[in-house]
Formats: sequence, C-alpha cells, structure tokens
Amino acid sequence: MLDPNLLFEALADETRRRILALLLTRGELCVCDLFGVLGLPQPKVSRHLAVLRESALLVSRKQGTWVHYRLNPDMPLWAARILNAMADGVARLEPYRADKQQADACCGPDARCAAPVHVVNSK
Amino acid sequence: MLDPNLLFEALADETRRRILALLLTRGELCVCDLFGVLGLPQPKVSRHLAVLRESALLVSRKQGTWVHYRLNPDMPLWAARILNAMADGVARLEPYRADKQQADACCGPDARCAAPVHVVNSK
DNA sequence: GCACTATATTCGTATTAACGAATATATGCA
DNA sequence: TGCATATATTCGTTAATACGAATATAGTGC
Repeated sequence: MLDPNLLFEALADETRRRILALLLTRGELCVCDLFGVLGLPQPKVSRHLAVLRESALLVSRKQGTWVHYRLNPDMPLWAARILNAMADGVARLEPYRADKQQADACCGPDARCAAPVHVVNSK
Repeated sequence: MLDPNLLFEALADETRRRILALLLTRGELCVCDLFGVLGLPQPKVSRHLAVLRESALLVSRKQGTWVHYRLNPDMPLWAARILNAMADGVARLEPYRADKQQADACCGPDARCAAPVHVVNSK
C-alpha cells in the first residue's frame, strides 16, 4: 500500500518536505528536535507529522515521553525514489540547507544515515 | 532552473499527474487529444496545462491551430527521476491505466516513446 | 495524588486552489 | 471579409488546506 494520491498531497507542503529531507539524512529524530531545528511551533510540526504518518511515509516509535519519527522502512521502491530525488533537488536550496546545518549543530553530525535511504522492499 | 516548490505544487493535482503520465509514454500530444483521452472539459485541461508549463515541466509547440505539449527536455535529472518514479507508482491504478488504453485507442499504440524518458541534461 | 515535560488535538479563521460557465484569442479557409 | 475550429482566459463561487491560539492527553518523577 501507500496511495500515490496521499504521497503527492503530503509532498505538496514545504514544511513536510523539510521534515522528510531531514529524516532522509538523519534516519530518526524526535519531535522536539524537529521543531527545534525547523524553528517552527510544536503544534504545527505535530500536525504535519500526523499527515506524514497517515500517508504511510513515516512511522513513529514511542519511548517514554519522546516520540521518534523515521521513514517507513516498508515504503515501496517507487516512493523511496521520489524522496531521494526530492532530496537531490532541494539539497542546495534554503531552507533545506540551513535545516541540515541546524541539525548538525543541535543533534551532532549525521550519525545513522549519511546516505539517502535505499528501500529494498517493494509492495 | 525548475523550482522544486513549483514542481511539487504541480504534482499535487491528479489531473496534472494524469497528463504527465500520458506524456511520459506518449512523448507528445495535442490539447484536443489530451482532453479527449482524459474525458474532461477542454478549459479545465487547458488551465492545468498552463500550470505545468509555468512550472517548467512541459513545453509547447504550436503548429497551426494545434498546440502540442511534451515534457521539458531540459528538465534536471532529479525532476525526471521523480516523474519516472511517479509513473511507476501509478501504472497499475485507475484512472491512469484507463487513460493509457484510451490513448492507444484514440491515437494509435505508443509510437514515439514507449519507455519512460531519460533526461540527460541536469541543470 | 500533584507537578512537569513532551506530544497531540480542537477550533475558528484566512488563504489558496479548483471548478463550471461563459467568453476571448488566434489560426485556417472559403 | 466572415465563419469554423483549436486553444486560452476571465469571473464568481466552492472546497480544501494551513494557520495561530488554546487546550487536551500521556508519561515521568516526587
């Protein structure tokens, strides 16, 4: 599954694209890191995360009070290709570039997932 | 050029995705073929074509009264990858599948461009 | 139990985008 | 010139989406 309509609806908003671009290189981030890095109010980020979760682009993992978000590892190949190509397209532009620097400063240099994810499982 | 914001805004509408998917396999179509195949009113298709033209995803060629649309051959590689991946994602779904059959019936089996386009020039 | 933190949701509003219907432009031809 | 065809645009309205502000939920520790 993963409805193309929902995917493109999700990608239509720049805040959501910023979140996805961050998770592509960071692997996993909690909500407080995300709205800290993006410089946006927490409820706004939370609502966008809900959209991304409902479109099956993201999955969440609850650990105590924190909720960690990452890309859905069961994403079909065509969708992973779209996300990687998007990251390519926006890498040199603001606010994506500044987001990456902020993430490096706030959460340390890329640990888990320096290269774009490669999803093997295609549904 | 080709602003990622404009690209994702363009991809947010299903009518525009149907047009792009058709042009990916057909290479070039005129407006009357497009609204015939899609089964939509001509002004609606024309407005969506304008959005796609303004986002630099399509270019048009005027030949007498007809206007032929095709994918922008100078599209950056990352954008071409997004379009090809989109075509992959929607290939088995309606209304995309029916559109392709309609195009085969109305304009003859795929002539020019049976495989997804590969854009070499990356800006 | 009570605070305190992290995250999520609701509500009312404002902005944006798509629509149908009608009309305009432009080319070709008699 | 006048008419027919192909395409584009305008207008007013409707529907979808994002927003800030406020509030709710859930977990943690005292």
